[in-house]
Amino acid sequence: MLATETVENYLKAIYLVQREAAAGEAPMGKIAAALGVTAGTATSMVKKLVAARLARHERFGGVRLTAKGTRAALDILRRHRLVETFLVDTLGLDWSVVHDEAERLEHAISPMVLDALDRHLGRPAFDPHGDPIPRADGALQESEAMPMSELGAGDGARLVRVLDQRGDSLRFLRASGLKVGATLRVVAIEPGAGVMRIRPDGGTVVSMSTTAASRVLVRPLRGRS
Amino acid sequence: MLATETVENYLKAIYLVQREAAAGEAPMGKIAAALGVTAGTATSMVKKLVAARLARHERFGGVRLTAKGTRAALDILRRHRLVETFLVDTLGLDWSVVHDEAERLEHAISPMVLDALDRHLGRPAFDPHGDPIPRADGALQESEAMPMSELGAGDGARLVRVLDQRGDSLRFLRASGLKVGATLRVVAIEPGAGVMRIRPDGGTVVSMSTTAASRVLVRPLRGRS
DNA sequence: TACTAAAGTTTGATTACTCAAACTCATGGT
DNA sequence: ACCATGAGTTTGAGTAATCAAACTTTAGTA
Ligand SMILES: [Mn+2]
Ligand SMILES: [Mn+2]
Ligand SMILES: [Mn+2]
Ligand SMILES: [Mn+2]
Repeated sequence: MLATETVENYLKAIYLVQREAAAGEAPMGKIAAALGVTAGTATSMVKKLVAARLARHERFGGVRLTAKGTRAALDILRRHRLVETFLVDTLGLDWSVVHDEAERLEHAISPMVLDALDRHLGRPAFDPHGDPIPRADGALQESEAMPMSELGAGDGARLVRVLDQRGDSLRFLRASGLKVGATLRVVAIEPGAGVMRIRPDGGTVVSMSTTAASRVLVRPLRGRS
Repeated sequence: MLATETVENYLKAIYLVQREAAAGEAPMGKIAAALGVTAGTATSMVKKLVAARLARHERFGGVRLTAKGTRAALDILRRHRLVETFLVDTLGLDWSVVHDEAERLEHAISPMVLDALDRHLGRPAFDPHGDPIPRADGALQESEAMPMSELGAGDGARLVRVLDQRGDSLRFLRASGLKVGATLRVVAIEPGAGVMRIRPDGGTVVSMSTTAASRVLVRPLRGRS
């Protein structure tokens, strides 16, 4: 742990914002919002990251992690996702609560504990939300998937990942039978209302906004209905 | 977590020093030493604990936890010892390394995770070192035991607890076959050299200083050799 | 092109924790 | 009774992280 807990949180936040952003650069405001701090605070912390060669940044521009910063971010992400997997698989907690728990635990896991955890869990490749777990060497393979919102009426698909970490979203999905690995079918789409109707295999039809559906990633099934 | 991580560390340290001390009061210097800070730092932190009604203290006197402070300390101790138990029983780490790991993890464990951990471990009463684990309601029952240094030559006993958390002490004990639950016999005592010779059941004789032996707690066996 | 709104930065202050060093108190040995 | 020594306290300063509010820049819009 060369970095302080705060620095670790900044690195992870910048990494994730950067992945999302078009230009591959993280806007300062997004970083601040992700961390729940003011823009001024984020600006001064980023200066420290730049001084530590973890990020690059020029005045009024975006923030970009260096190779060193990216490596550190992936290491934190690995700890976060392995902890989430442990909390669900070993301790039996619900997938809607583990994100916040992991947000604190990720900073207290030493390399030794991390490796023991990884072995205990059988070296998993994905966390409970379908997020890929970076390997110890920093390798990260994103799974091939498309937003559920891009499916057409009648299409079948397998749910492979949920990007939204908000507890109520995850509780809604679980209650609907929409968990990672489940297969489902699009019953109908109402573009005017911005709503799609989904039927999970062996469940009842549920309505979701296309916005919410765009944060659920699926892999289409070859079989047509 | 009403308290900060630092405050949690102070509460636990004061609790343990207080248990050790004769007068039931923790001297400021011992607290500082236990936490690795200067006496001045400890003095000012104790002022904060007093302001928060977690401890009582008068100038140049000892420190004593209030009921509220004791309750908080026991809660932290519970987290610490359950985490140690998890690291040994579930992850298979050696008992000589888990103390330091738990020192950090104890602050990141929420009540929900703690309870899930407790259930997963089968609600253990003792940690890997034989230290009693406080119950969720704060109840703590010390086990009946005496220092191994008080045994006489020829006495048999069962090892029930190791007070010393130092890594090399624990590694020595494990390498000698002296683990919690093991039975042993005192082969000889050399008061002049301050050394006792111990034979663990099914092991070979080892020599230990009486000082080291006084930190190993045992329960005598009724059978004589 | 000129102006304004949004985004980002700077400044000055605050809280939490820490140390070094100067200082004060308690006490036990002569 | 004295007072040296060790234990404890206070003071002044520094680091890390944060906010509010004043300020600057950028990038549209008009
Ligand atoms: Mn975090
Ligand atoms: Mn996740
Ligand atoms: Mn601790
Ligand atoms: Mn222990």
